[in-house]
Amino acid sequence: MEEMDKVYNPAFEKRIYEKWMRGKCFEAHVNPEKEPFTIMMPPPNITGQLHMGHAMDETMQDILTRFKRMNGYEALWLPGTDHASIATEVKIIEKIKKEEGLTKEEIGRDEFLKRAWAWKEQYDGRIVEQLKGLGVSCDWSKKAFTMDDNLSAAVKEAFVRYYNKGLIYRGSRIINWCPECKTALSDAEVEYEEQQSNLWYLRYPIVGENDAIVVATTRPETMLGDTAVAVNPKDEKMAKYIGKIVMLPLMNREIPVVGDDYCEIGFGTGAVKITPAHDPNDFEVGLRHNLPIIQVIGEDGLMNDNAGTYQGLDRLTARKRIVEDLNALGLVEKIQPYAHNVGTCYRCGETVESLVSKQWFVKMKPLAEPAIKAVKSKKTEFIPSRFEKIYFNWMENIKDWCISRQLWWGHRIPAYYCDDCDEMVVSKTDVLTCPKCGGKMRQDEDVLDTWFSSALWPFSTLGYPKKTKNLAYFYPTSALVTGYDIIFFWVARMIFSGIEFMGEPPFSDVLIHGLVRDAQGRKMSKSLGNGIDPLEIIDNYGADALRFALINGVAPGSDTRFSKEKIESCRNFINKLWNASRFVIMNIKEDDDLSMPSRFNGADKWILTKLNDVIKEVTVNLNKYELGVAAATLYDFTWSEFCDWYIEMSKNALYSDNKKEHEHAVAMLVCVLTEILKLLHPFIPFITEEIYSKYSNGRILMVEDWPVFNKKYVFRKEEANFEGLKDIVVAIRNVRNEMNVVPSKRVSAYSIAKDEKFIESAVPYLNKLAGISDVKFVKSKEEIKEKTTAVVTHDAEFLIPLGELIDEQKEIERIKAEIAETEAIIKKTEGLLANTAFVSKAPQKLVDNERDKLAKAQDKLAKLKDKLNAFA
RNA sequence: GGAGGCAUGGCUCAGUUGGUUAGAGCACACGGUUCACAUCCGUGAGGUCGUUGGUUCGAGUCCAACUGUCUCCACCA
Repeated sequence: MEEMDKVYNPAFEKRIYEKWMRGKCFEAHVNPEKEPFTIMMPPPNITGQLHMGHAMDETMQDILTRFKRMNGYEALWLPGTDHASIATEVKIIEKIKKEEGLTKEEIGRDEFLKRAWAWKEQYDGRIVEQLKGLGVSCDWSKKAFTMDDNLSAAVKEAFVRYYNKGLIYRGSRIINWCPECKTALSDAEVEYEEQQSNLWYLRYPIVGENDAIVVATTRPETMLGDTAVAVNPKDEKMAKYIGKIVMLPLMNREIPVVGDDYCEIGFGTGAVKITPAHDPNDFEVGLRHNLPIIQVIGEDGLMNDNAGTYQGLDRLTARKRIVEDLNALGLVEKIQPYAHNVGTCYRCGETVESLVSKQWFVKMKPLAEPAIKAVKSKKTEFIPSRFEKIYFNWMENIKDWCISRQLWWGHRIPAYYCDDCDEMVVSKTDVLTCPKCGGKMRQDEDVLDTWFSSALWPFSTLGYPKKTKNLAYFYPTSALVTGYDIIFFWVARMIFSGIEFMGEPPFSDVLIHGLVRDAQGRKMSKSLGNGIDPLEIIDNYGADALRFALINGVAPGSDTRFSKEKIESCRNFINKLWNASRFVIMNIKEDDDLSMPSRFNGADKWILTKLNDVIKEVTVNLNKYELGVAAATLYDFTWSEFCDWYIEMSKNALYSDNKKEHEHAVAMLVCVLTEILKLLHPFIPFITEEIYSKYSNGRILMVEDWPVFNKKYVFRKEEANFEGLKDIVVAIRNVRNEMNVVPSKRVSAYSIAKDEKFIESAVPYLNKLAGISDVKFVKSKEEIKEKTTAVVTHDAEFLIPLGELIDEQKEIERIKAEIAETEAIIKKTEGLLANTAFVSKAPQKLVDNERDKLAKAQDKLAKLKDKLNAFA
């Protein structure tokens, strides 16, 4: 057999990945014989590199894909990347500025796009390499990019279909505008942060009266664009002002006082200034009262030519100047410190401006309805289910989706305008001449929101709008795995898009996971500098250790912390597996028959029973998406049962000169190990594949069949016997430790046992595991002359001579403590059984258990008391 | 303002439909040079499961309120 290093070293990971690639193990094909299992990888942005969140996300998908593949599904995990319109454009602009000292306008659209595609080539490739390092088993032959030709065709198809159904429209609406990125943003792209500011109370004089209305505002600079003041008509104190005219200070413009419910009674002064051009709520009020819209802040964030003498000032300077000027006029009533939330751009952080602009929108209500129904009817299920509430909350309160962006990197809007007449055509193909007047047509300058294309991901990647075989076979997909942070951006939009264009929701299960935080529980972020680079972890500990650390013991949907301690303990587990395997493999002799034996000894029956239970538990939990439980189960079984007990129990036979005995032991070890490797493979694919290659004669583990629970290998009686044996061994070790008996010293013991035959068969194990060299059976304690210490179980009593090493006092205390413990159990159990309600209402099995427990405890107590008396 | 999560030994977390003495990893104490592994082996100490009340024969688990904490949504000037 091949030599294995004494310490686990993940250097083989690259080699294993290449082996899988060479074997085309990841590729999935239309196969009517098999049921498909499909996962679409959430496409990473080409802006950067893989972070811990990706590592967790990809690991979970890989586990599911490998598990299903081994279970006989045609498993497709389709990878890809996202052009990430605004995020990438921001980065490219930065790069051009730094390297060439130019703005994007200076180099022009065509040159800019050339640089963008060069960026894509570089970063896309880098991400693919990083994904491979994680061990992802996705089908690279189907890799997609949101701006590939066929995915772009899907975008055009979707746009035109929406438009023709009246679900896309172009209109002037108030939108979120980023003055830094100089583009519109959807509501989802605005992040709010609390800022300390002031509430300014401004006096607006009433025309023809010696009175004024006081309004409160957080944004004095927008007053230049006020076109009304609103009061609540139900407000007894304020209603009298409705219909009056106030003089807008500084601008000397007369504006009306209107009555509108929007103005809340009791808040502020009871009157609110209305700036339809720069506030979404004011915009609505403006529509209701037919107010003019006066834009005073331009798309560059500067005051525009409607702002009079303030033109050209930035927003904050204008604010300062306006307050000063109003103050000079005696029109500032008071200034009150005030904390409020300010919208910022999710990409650049700049304060977002609300302004009125002509943009493209998707009408959401008709799309949201069936999307809500799909989840309500469980056609699509969220795991954990509580995330459904978040989804419903958003879907039910949804507003129209602003999809146009004033950017260059992305899918250009397929709308064409005539230079000569006002004709507009929306078309999948380029339109050069106007169908109406024959004039020259020019395409809309804007691109689509990046999420418009990712919303189509589950089917655009399979060939849509073409009716491909892949699409028919693999759609709808099985599961979507992603973080809760993009439920709105992406998951919700995929659901309504899938229903709209494919007629059914894009996936049946949405597995939501949490965030990976740092060791102190903080979100990993660039500004804090607390991010942990998964690539560095892979270099130092291996991808398997990283994967296990991100999954083991993590409950679905909850955040997890990543720490050095965690990754080390996982690496140690992998090292344990490595060494256990190494031990088994180095004991294989040239001509050993490694096939599964047909007859089993007690220890074999015990481990096979345990193994079958583990197979069942792991399979059930993986099917329930309880990856953390499944991983923990395997960790425990591998280390605490297989390594700690079964391997140790096998050693005598393994080293035996008797060929048959040795061969039996080694074959059993190999068979159990192989099952363990298969079960662990989805979690830690590299090391399991590497170990398997040492003895599998060229077979590849990742395409082997998943282990199945088989009751042929379940032996409950032997299982119970060996669990009892383990208890005895632990108890003996305990006594030896407490009595300070040198552990390596072999001692012979006496035993008074109910089942002498079983104890007799257990002697070799007691020898190996507890240092008991031999056991003499006696009928009563009187036969023993030496001083002994006792291990008492209900089936047997072991009396271990301790010679001069015994500390009598300590032994008495130990027995007393054990008596107290046993008495407590008896008391509690007796109380329970005396409760007639319990006995009559609890399941019979439970009551029997309690009775059995009581009998055993009483039996044990008698022996302990006996033993104590012997010291008296 | 609305919604949701979390609260379990020193730390980080498991705990499936309510049912033996509530588990693990790390840290800690003690003991180990047995030919797989010190990235190890053995043993141990450490928890009134946030508080109060309720449902139940039985509650860490279900219900209610409260306290603390985190997150999401909305954004009222």
